[in-house]
Amino acid sequence: MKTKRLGKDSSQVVTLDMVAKESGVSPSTVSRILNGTATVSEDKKKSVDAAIAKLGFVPNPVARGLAGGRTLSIGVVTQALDSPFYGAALRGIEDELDPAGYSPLFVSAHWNQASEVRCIDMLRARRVDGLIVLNGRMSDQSLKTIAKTVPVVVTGRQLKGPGLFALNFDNFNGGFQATQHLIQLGHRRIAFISGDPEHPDANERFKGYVSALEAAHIPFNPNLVVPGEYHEISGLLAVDRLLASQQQFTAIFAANDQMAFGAALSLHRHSLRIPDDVSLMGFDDLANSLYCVPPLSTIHQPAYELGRLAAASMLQLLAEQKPTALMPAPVLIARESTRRLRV
Amino acid sequence: MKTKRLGKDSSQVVTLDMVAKESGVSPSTVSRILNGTATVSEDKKKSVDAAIAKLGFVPNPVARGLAGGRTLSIGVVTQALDSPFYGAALRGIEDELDPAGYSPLFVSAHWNQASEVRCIDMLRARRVDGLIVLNGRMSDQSLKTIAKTVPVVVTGRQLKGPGLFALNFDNFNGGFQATQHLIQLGHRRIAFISGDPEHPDANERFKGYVSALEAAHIPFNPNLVVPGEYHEISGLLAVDRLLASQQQFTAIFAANDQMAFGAALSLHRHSLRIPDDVSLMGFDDLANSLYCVPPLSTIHQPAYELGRLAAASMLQLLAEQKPTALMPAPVLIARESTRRLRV
DNA sequence: ACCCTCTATGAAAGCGATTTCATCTCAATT
DNA sequence: AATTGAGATGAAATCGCTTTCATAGAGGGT
Repeated sequence: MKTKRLGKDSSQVVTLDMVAKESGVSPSTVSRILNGTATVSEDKKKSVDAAIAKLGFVPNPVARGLAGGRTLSIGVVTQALDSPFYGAALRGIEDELDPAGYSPLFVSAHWNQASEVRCIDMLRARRVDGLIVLNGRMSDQSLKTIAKTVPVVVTGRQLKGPGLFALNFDNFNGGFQATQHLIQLGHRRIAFISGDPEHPDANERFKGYVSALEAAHIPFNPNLVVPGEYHEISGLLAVDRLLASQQQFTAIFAANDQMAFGAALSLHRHSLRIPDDVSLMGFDDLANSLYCVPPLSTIHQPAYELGRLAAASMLQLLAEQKPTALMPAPVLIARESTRRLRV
Repeated sequence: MKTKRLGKDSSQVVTLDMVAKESGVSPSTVSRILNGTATVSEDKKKSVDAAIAKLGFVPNPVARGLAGGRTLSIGVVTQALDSPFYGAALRGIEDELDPAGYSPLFVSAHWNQASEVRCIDMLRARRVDGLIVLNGRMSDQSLKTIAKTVPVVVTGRQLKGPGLFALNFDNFNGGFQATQHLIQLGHRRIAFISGDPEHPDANERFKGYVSALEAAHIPFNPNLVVPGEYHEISGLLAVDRLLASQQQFTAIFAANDQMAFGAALSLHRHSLRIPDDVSLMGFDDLANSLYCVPPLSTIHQPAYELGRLAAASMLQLLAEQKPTALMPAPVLIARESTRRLRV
């Protein structure tokens, strides 16, 4: 085990004290200039700036974190780092945080409540300045409690409280629009592949589906609803089951794009063409949805925007401002997987 | 701006000193027990452990980082957080690092050299204990220099040096296998959609393609090679161009899956069926490739494994061991987008 | 018994900033 | 002219932990 303190390279590391010496002022003054915490005379500022430039000084965030209590890092709890949906959101967060000098600390909780708690504990132990929770499984109450000690932005639910801001996407409306789209194309036997019932958003989408049927006076047929789990394979299996059940249908609405992909494959395997034999509708508008065959009609969910908005709101929270961001409304994207029902 | 030092909640925060008091030993001893840096008598250890449990003490990584020079965080430079390929790799890194108590710090460089340098500077400023660079654009020399101050694991190139370990995937062989597969199916007019020539891996795949043709005594036809940029749209445009050029071909090998998806869409738009009219081969084996229509034949690149191996090697480097990990060889995955050429 | 080498332990000095507190200066008020 | 107050600055404490350094016992050999 090598000694740390000698540091063959630590000779290179410039500290605030060295800057202070170089410019002939006290460390306090350098710190004040760095942080703008107090007014400093113009000439001192100039000489300090010069020293900083000359020595190439970069403040040590670790020391800053310890002394100032601010680490300039934001914990981001996601459910799956490699999900296409979250990927876009994370990019949005990164893009927004970076110019502000904050770094995101991503962890994935794998849709698991216990693991989510562990992640959050870890992030708090690392003294993150804020917490962004993407579609967590935690109770509202726990979040509120956490928000007492560190600002929290959460997506996928409605929630208010001090130091807490929620961004919610109107999944109900999205589900409604998707179904309505199919209805307007003349479909009446519309199957629904539901998402994991533990996701509130999956339920909302389902409610939107039911509500749109009602609005069109189409009787709801529970046999046309098959459970899925938001993954491709579950979409595939759902359609297999649906076909095996001999239920008649002319369109499928999958509660997310990933399941729609699986559904498409199952239809393909059964020699059913999209959209000629069956119209297929997804939800999310993943990057791929544009490039599958045929391109998928879906509800656009602005994942990247969501990330940016969440991060921007966090920045506002940190600046003690009241975030005002609002999620964009769901937008229907009609591509080629849906078509008018042949008469 | 609120004061940090009072901390309405800091009353809750348990420090090492409190543990020391509670168990009647000195802070040094607690630290030694925590880190296993020295032998401590059994009974003291016991009473300290009890105190830790009782108070619910969690060491502050920020303070640790400052005092010990170890932050227990690993900087990971990726090119695009939301790329399906990198997503899987990041998950692998996270899964491997987590049990060891290390946290990854992900940043994306967007395939841009300047931004990559910025990212690395930022990570080093944050005093990461190690650096994993996924397919960077930096010069080998810069990496070697960086490796002098902090251990580095890099993927996508061959490189050796103190504190430096490289994991390289055999892209040449992958390209060779892919092409060979098509040749074995009877194809002789095989188009190639190349990747960004700035990616060394794209070039290797191309070389593999050329080499496989040679091995089968099929003359290389430059008109069958169209440039792409690793994105879906570039694959689509490439096929558009290929078709417009009137070149005859019965199979396409795209240098990555994303371009293959675009290619598939273009073929679909031109009413060409896969694999009946054209066989299509990708590279990477993204999660989606299994669920596109038809499922894509491709070369499996173990992104998740890559992440795990990179992280494991980093851990070894940190433990002053010599990493020995080796990338698995490319494996051909024959699905339904390729078939024997009809005679 | 005596001296010497280990081993376990505590006291104290950092790590590199921030922040409080105390000064000092200088202009404004009465 | 004397008092007060505001603004600029430095000294020193602090953040929570690690590590060096010094010391007190505990064995071990002769």
